[in-house]
Amino acid sequence: MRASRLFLPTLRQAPTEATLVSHQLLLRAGFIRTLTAGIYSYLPLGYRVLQKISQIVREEMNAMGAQEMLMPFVQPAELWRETGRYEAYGDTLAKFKDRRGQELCLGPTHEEVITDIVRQHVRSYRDLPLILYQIQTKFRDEPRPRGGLLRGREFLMKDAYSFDKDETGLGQSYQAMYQAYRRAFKRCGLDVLAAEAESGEIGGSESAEFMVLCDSGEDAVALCNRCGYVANLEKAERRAPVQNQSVGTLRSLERVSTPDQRTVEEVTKFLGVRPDQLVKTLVYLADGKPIAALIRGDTELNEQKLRRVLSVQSLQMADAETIERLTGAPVGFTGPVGLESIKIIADYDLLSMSDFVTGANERDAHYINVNIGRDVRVERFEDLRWALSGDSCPRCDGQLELKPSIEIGHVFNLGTKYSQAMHALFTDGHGVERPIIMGCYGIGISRILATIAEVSHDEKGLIWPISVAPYDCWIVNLATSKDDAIGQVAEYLYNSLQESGLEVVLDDRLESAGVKFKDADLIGVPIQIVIGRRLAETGSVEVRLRAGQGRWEVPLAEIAVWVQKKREELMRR
RNA sequence: CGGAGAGUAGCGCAGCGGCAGCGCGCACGGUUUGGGACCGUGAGGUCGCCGGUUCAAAUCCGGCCUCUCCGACCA
Repeated sequence: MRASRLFLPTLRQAPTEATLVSHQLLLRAGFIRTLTAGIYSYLPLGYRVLQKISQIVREEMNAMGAQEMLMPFVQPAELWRETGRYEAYGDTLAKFKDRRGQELCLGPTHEEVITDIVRQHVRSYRDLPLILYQIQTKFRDEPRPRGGLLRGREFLMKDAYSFDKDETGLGQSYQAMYQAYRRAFKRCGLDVLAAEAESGEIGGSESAEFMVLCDSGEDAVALCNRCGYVANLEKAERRAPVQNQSVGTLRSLERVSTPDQRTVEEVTKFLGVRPDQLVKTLVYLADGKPIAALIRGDTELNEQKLRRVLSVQSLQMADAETIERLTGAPVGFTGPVGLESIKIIADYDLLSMSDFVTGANERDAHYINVNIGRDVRVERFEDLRWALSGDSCPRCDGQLELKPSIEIGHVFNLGTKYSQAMHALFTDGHGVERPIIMGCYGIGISRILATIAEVSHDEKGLIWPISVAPYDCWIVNLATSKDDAIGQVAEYLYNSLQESGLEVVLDDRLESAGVKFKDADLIGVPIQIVIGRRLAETGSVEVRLRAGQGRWEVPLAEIAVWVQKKREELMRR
């Protein structure tokens, strides 16, 4: 492709709306354009990258036996009502009606559609296992799209679904997919961590999120500094502490007046203590039964953890009325002292706390110098709060560190949630009808594009790994005219590189040298060839790698072979 | 949805009751060509939209729309 004909609207200054580097650079380099919030067009360069990423993912999916198909973007509400998600998905599901009044929605994911297809045609265990996938646009009307392509409302995703007759089969499908993901991300040039994750509503099974460490990431992973433990923030566990018995002299329990002081901030400020000297008492209804959870004042309770610890289906915070009825005091003054009627579970942190502050179960009053055992009867100590940097690793004696990251893929077991709701049944070898066991596997294709831009750039612009780069090679032709000697060499070089199978751009624009260099660096094609006055001086052209490692003077006669070899080398990294 | 900010030329911005501006980009002519060159000429506007106040509104007032940031949310 000639740069003079390429649709390449580069920008010297990024639009103010873009705050993330990836967003700014993709806009500036002419890869994408904004249509409206969270919705983008891919211009020729951006689309080439998208296709490269798609192709890598496609090859890895096909290699592990998954079959590609394409499902509709528009789906009937009817199907979503079968699983109850038409309402459960909330406003994130974009709904509309057609001219006849039929209710439709834009697909945010495709479990319902795929399950509908499979239930119609899969009847026997002989038809299983089956893995189907598609690469398709999704739409989720997020309450607040942000970060450019990193979190759009419309995005390109690879979603795969596995169908198995038993848990063993599911485990095999899951493992095969897990390995395929590792290979695909590596080929895209990304360093990826597989983080343990919550497995959704149907518990007991595995789930992993594939994360790229990145400061601008919206998610976070907990990493152990000793062993290989990696978990997403929601899942990250802590090791049970050794109980701290050697507590010194305890001060005596005292009730203090705290008029109108309800929040941790208000109470600690009023009493002149730190938030970590206060214990929050949170009252929940677990499958309808009240329970009190105790956590340190400066930490947050993780409801998933509490739910797992209690082994309950539903968990919700008790409303103000219930709290008042159970504790005898309004919200803000709840405490564990004398709370005999409710089961009390405490976070591990409480084991090492003494003489702390709690509510007094009485309006406008708190206790100080509260102590476990003497004043509070705790049934169990558990890991209840969100992990923090410095927490102990659950697998070894190392420490966890929280790091921001971007989720680019997720593999998890669906179990029989959809097959049961939608009657996707098969007959097993004993003639018994069973729901098909499903798995679901997603990769954010457009998010990978943005992630690579986010983690692979410098002050000059983008730096593409050659496996996903829009082109292999960018020729910076400094000739002023096509007709002079240098211009003719550039034409010759352009043709011979193309003939050897390389994807190459010749910058033949009548721009100054500075503009051509700046654009080449901004766009970030990995191999740059400069044809200028040195050609006349030495008979060779200059080759550079955009990533910065190395510069070579290569004789004209050897250049095509040389670039081929360099491309192979870069591809292997 | 709560809080904050913004909307003026393709991009970045100034102007804040009285002629619609600047830098970059764009077009044309000329001089340039190893890191966003220079000179000259020119084109380009529903000042987000609707209404109000005023002799006069980009500017003041009201409503709406859109975008961004922080938070809530994110199978």
